[in-house]
Amino acid sequence: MIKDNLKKYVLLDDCPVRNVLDRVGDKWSILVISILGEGGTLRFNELNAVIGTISQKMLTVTLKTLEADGLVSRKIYPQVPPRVEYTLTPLGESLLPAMSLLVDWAMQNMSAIKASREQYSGRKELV
Amino acid sequence: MIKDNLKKYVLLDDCPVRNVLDRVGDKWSILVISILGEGGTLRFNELNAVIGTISQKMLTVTLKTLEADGLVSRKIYPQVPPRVEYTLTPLGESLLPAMSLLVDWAMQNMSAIKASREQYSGRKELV
DNA sequence: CGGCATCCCTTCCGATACTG
DNA sequence: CAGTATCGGAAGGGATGCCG
Repeated sequence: MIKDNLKKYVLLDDCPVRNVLDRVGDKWSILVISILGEGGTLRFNELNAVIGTISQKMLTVTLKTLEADGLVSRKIYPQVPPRVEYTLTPLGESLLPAMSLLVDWAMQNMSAIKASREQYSGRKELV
Repeated sequence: MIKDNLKKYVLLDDCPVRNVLDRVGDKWSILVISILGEGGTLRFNELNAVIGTISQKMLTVTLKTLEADGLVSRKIYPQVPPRVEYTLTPLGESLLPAMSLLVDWAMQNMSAIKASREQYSGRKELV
């Protein structure tokens, strides 16, 4: 059932599935969306501090992309020094359930996957 | 709720969430898993033909990775010319529901995302 | 038929330095 | 504080050619 729909869309130049999954697949989007999903509204440096290991550049790029996609909204307070707050839009929030399911699956099956990888790499070394 | 768990795992060196999401996020894995999810068992060149636009190299790499992760099983028939069949493992099948949810979300919200992107890029051109 | 090896171009992403 | 700009290494991925 999925296949035909999926193939039809995935192979398009502006494939929606791929477009979305590009966000899911990149290094920081899921983490940012999840943090905003729980934290509500956060400032740039709060996000930076919570994540801890992200570079300023990638946080900027990630947020800009999510904003362009309409998943995150950006509010600027015209102060000096500036204050910028980020929040999930309703569209962004609607993505949370699907993401959670995937994250849960990942955490539940990580040990099986890890074991499989070790077995697989072990196979090679025996040759 | 997600945040702490997610942060704890996502920032590890061998983060399980990222490891799994790397499969979901790469260019072909979702398509291959979905096709096998519907098609049952397929040969290498059948997959190649169904997808149509994938390079042989990437199909090989994708299948090898999925096999290493234990999501896809590979069966070789010792013939000449060789016959190799691919099937989802139970672990691979258990990923289908989460993937479907994400794919459904993508297809339902693609127009909203596209519209948002156009509006966002329009903003810049006006500056 | 079902790969693997190589080349090469593009994109990702971190580090660093600078700005309103 | 919240960015922008630039550089360079690393990874992704297509095209091609060879092989059991």
